[in-house]
Amino acid sequence: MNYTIQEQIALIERGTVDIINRDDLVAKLEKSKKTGIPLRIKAGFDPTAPDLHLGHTVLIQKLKHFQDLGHDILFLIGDFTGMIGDPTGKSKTRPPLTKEDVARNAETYKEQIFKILDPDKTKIVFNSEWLNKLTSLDMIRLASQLTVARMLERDDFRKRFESQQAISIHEFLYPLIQGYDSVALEADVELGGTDQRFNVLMGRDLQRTWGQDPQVVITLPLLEGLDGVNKMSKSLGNYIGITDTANDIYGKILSISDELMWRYYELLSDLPSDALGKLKADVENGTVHPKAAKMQLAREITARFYDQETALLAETHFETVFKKHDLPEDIAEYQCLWPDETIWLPKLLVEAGMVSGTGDGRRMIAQNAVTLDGEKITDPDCNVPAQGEVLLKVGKRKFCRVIFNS
RNA sequence: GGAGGGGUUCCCGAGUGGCUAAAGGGAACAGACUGUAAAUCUGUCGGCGACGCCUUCGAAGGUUCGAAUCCUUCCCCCUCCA
Repeated sequence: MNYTIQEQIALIERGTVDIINRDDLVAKLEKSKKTGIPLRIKAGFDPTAPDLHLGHTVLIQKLKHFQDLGHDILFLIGDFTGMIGDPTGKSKTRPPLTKEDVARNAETYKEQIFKILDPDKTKIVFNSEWLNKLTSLDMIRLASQLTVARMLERDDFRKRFESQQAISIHEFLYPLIQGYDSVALEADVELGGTDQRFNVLMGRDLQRTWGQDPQVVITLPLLEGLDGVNKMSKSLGNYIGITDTANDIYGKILSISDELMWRYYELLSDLPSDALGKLKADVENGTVHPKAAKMQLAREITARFYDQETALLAETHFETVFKKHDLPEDIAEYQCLWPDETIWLPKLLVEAGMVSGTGDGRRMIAQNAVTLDGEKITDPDCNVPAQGEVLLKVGKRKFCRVIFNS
C-alpha cells in the first residue's frame, strides 16, 4: 500500500486494451489508499479447462500486478455456469460436471495459478455458492434488467441475428449471470479478455441497479496461439501449457514465427517497453539476430515457470538437439518384449509409439525420416534384430531408445 | 404444427449407379532450404508385411452383377412460416 496512485495506474495500465473507466479506477484507488481497504479484483474462469496456458497468464499476470499493489484477488471458478454449458460456439451438450469434478478442477487450478499468484492473498470462490440460491422468480427479475435490443448490441449476437443464425434464450442469460457474480462479490474491478467485454460490462449495469458502486472493467488482449492466427487454446493444440516441461516451453517459444515473437514480447514479457523498443530496432537494423531475440524471450518465459538455471538447461538442450543434431539427454525409453529373433521396423516404430500404424511407419521410412542407431533407413522391409538396445529417431524431434527384453 | 435445406474421409467442400479410398482447398506430417522462423519447392495424408486385400460417405435395412449416389425406416442439424 505504499505505492502512489500514479505508480499503481502505470502498472495496472500496462498491456491492457480498455479500462472502463479510468476515472472510476483512480477514484477507487484513492479511496482504497485513504481507507486502507484493498480493492476487490474479480476474474472468472471456466471450471472445465483446468489446463492453463500462456494465454491465461496474460490475465493472471495482471491479477498478480494488483496483488503486488496490495489488493484482494477473487479467483472465481464458474462452476454454476459450467453446468449449463458455454453459449459461444456450437456446444455439444456438455456432460454436467459433478461436484467432485469441480473440486478436482479447482485443485488443479490452484496448483497452476500459484505458480504466479501468492496463495495467501488469493481467494478462490465458486459462483454456484450464490447462484444456486436464486429462485426462478429471482432469475426472471434479473432477466428483466435487460432488453433484447441492448443484448443485440453485443457484436457476436448482432452478427448472428443479422445473418439469421440461431440464438438460444439461455445465451442471453449468460452475461446476466456473470454480471450478477459481480454483484454477489461486490467487485471493484473485473478483468477479462477482450472477448468478454460485453459480459464484464454487464456487471457494471447490474451493480448500479443493486445500488453498488459499479466495478471498473479492464480488458486484456487475447494471446494468439503458436500458429499465430487463432487464439491460444487447448482444443486447437496451439498452446504452451504452464505445466509443460521447461524444454517444451523453451522449444515451443523458439518455434513461433518472428512476427508472433513481438506479440509475445508485448503480452508476456516483463521487459520494460523502452528496452523492448530498442530490441526491436536492433533486430530491424541487423545488430541483433532475430533468433537471439527469440532465445531471450524463451529464457524469460521458461524461467518464470521454473527458474533461471532450468531455463538455461533448456536452452542447452535445445541447442544440442536441434543445432548440433546431437541426441537429447533425456530420451524416452521403451522396454520391448518381442518373441522373435528380428522385428519388422515399421512394426517396431508402432510398438514404440512413434508412428500411428505400420502404414505410417513405411511412409516415414520411404520419406527418409527414420534413423536407427544414427543410420538412415530407406528400406521399408527392413528387419531389426530384436536384442540389446537400439536408438530410433523419426523426423526431427522424435527419439526413442528401445530396449529388448528376451 | 406446416414448408424447405442439409449430414461425405481431421476441417471446409466436390461428387446423383460402375473409371471413387472418393476432386479441390486447408490443417497435419516428412524431405530440401534455414534460425525446429517465415516464404518456397517436393512428397505423404483410412487400415493392413501391401502392385493386392479389407473397412469407410449420419444409422439400419432393401433394389442391383455393381450404391456415397436409387428405395424404405430411423436419428441428428439448420432456416423460414405459425
